[in-house]
Amino acid sequence: MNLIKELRWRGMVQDIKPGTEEQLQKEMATGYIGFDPTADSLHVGNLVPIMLLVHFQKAGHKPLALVGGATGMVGDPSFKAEERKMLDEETLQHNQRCIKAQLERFLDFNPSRVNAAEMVNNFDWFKGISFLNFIRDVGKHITVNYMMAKDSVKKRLEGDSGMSFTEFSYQMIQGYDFLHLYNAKNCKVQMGGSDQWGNIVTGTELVRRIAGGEAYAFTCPLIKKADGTKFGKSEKGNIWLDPKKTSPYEFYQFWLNASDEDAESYIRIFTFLEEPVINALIEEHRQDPGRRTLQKRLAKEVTSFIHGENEYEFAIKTSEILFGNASVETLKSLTEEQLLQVMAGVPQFEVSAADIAAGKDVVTFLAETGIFPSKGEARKTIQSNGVSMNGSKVAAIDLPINNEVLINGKTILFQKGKKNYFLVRVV
RNA sequence: GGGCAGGUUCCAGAGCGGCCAAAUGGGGCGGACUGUAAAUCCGCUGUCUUUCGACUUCACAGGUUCGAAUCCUGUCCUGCCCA
Repeated sequence: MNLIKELRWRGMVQDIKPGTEEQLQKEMATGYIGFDPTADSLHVGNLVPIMLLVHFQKAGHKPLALVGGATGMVGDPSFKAEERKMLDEETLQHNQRCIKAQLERFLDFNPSRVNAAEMVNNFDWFKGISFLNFIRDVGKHITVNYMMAKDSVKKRLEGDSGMSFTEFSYQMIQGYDFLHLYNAKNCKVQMGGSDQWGNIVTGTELVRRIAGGEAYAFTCPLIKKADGTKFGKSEKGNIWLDPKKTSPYEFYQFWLNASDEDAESYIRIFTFLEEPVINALIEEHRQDPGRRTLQKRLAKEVTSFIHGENEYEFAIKTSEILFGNASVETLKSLTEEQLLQVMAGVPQFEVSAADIAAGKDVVTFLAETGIFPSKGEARKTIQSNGVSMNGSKVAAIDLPINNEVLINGKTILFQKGKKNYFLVRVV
């Protein structure tokens, strides 16, 4: 299997160092991608590098996932407008552990495989290097002129917020990772998003100049949405891979809501479906885009891959109930257990039986439960016809919430706009 | 260290003694349309209050004034230029 060829038709190759394809055909290679420990979970934005590693391993190569314990302490300035806030060491360590646990689910780490995946943390080799040694042994080999010529750096130099020395050093730190892995693990390939190209090339330079070796690299284009907005965000913020942060239902919905144009590229990038299958799907979708065959399949594949079949099934069920023509009656027909199971992906709020019995107006109720951040916002949304309770619009801001509105005496289903559901449970 | 320009509500960016909770654009949220799309159009977008209105906000701390985001003093931070 020709990895590069495979990735090319999927639209996953942006920049590539000459010779990379040949090298990958020649023998089993070790390659790596770095992950930033900026949060305690990976999000869909990290899915591309994950897919790259999975493809890499499928093609018979050995993938390394590098968690940037050291680089995370510095912060990558590439194409960012401003320096990001530093995380303390404790948070970083926590994040690293979480990310490691997540990656282990997607790659095969079984040591009996010749090309078993491995996890490395650059903090392990940076912690023993002194600043003086670093600038002497590594810094010597790269000129500032070279570093400043990078687009990623230029942007910041031209901008009006400046760039600290810390950030400027980043590419050296990352470049050194490559050199280290080249020496320690015979790692010859680095992959990443195209915004990493500059940093990656610094690495191959260091390998060439210091180790006298040849290193290879390629990058994947950054995922952009057709409307130009940032990929990986929804109303609620980032779409995380951790089901506790983004429920499988919300995760499923994220993919289902992809635009027609985006779905065509996403299905190639985020699924492992074969080319003919994908072409057929795209063709089918174009015939009747309203049916959203592509989005449905995309959502199915990705949700199952990340969360498993079962969670996917529940996500489907939840979606059908919420967006199908389910009425209060359907909801009432469910037992409490069924309801909770189906609604598992919907944000839930609790309220005491006493509070309900006492009765409150909707506005106060929505603000107190936390569904809305303030009374003012709850009121405004209701007044602009944006809130539904148990499937029908809330018409008045003084609508009383009491025992009478409960479904089966236990729950209330609120809806903000069309897509945002909230389940209130009486406890 | 010196000179200059700045720090405004989520972001960009107006305002430069009262008409300022603060223009405009972007973003966000809601509505109509629709395919749980896209495009378009409409409304909202500091907190509390049904309304009137009250309260907190324009880097920070003081001060002048009946009254300050707007003037003065000091502090901190940023950019540019010079050393």
